[in-house]
Amino acid sequence: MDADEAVETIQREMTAFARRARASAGRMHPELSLVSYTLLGHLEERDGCRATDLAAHYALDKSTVSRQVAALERARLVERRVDPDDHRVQVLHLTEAGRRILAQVTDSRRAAFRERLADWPEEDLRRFAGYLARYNAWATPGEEG
Amino acid sequence: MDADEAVETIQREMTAFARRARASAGRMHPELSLVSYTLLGHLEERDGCRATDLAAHYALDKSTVSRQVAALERARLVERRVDPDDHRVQVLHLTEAGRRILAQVTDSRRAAFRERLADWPEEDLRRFAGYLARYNAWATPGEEG
DNA sequence: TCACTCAAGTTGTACTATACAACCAGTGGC
DNA sequence: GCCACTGGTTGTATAGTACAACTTGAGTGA
Repeated sequence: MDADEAVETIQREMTAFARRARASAGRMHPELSLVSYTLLGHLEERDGCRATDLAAHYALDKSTVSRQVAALERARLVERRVDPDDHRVQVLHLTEAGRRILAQVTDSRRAAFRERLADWPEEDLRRFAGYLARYNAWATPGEEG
Repeated sequence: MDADEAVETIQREMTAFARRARASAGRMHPELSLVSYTLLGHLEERDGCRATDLAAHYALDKSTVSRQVAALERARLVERRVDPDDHRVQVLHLTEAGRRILAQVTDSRRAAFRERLADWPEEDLRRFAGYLARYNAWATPGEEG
C-alpha cells in the first residue's frame, strides 16, 4: 500500500464509519442520541455553558441547539440558570440525573469500544488513538471535516 | 498513555468525527449526500447490484434504500434494469452522469483528505489506514458500532 | 434619554434520512 | 395450484437539522 492508497483507504473507512455511527449509537442508547450525548458531555467537561457556545463549538444552528436543550430539559437532564449579569443568557448545567445518565452511557460506550478493541496489541491502540486525535485536531475551530 | 487511555481516546475521537462528518460532507458536496455517495460508490465498485444488497451491506432498511435509489434515478445518476432471470429484481447501474458526478465528488473528497493528511509520514498513513480498516471490519453483518 | 443595533434564544416551517409495518408482485417448492 | 419466501414500494412517523422571522435584553452614540 503506497501513500495514495492509504489516503484512499482512510477516506473510505472514515466515511463508512461516519455513515454507521449515528444509527448504531442510537440503537445502543435509545435514551440519549449521539448529539445529546455530546452536548451533555460538553456541559460536564465545562461545568456549564451557554447554548450559543454549544452551537459555535459543534457548528450547529442555534435553533437546533435550542430544541436539543429543550428536550434535555424536559427529560430533566439539564437545567437552565439565567445569568444574573446578562438576562439574555441562560447558563446550562447538568442535573444529577443528567450526570448519572451521561456516566452510564459513557460506560456502556466504553465497554463497546473495549470489546471491539479487545484483541488489539497495546502498541496499536496507542498509535491508533494518536492518529485519530491528530486527524481530528486538524479542523480549525468553527469548521469541520 | 496506557491501553485504557488509548481506548478512551479512540472512543472520544471516533465520536467527535462521526458527529461532524455528515454535515460537513453535505456542505462540501451539496449535490451528493454522504449516503448517495456511498451507494454510488458501491455501484461503481461492484459494477451494478441489487437494492437489497445495498441495504444489507450498509445496514439500511430496504425502504430507505428504495427511496434513495428513487431519488438517484430521478436525478438520472442510476438506472434500473430488470433482471431477466428474476423479474422481482432490479439491477442498479450507474449512468454516465452518475459516473461523472461520482468521480468529481471522489476527487474533491480525496483532495480534502490529502490536504488534511499532507504532512503525515507515509508510514503513519499506512498504519492509520490499516487500523481503520481493521476497526470497521469488526462489525458482523447487520450490526454496527 | 432615546433610538438604533447587536446578541441570545425561541418558534414556524421545511427538508432529509431513517425505520417499521403493510402491502404488492414474482419465484419456487411441494 | 397453494403457500411461503424474497425484492421492492408506499404510508406513516420520528429525529435532526437549517433558515428566517421574531422577542427580549444590552450596549452605544447623538
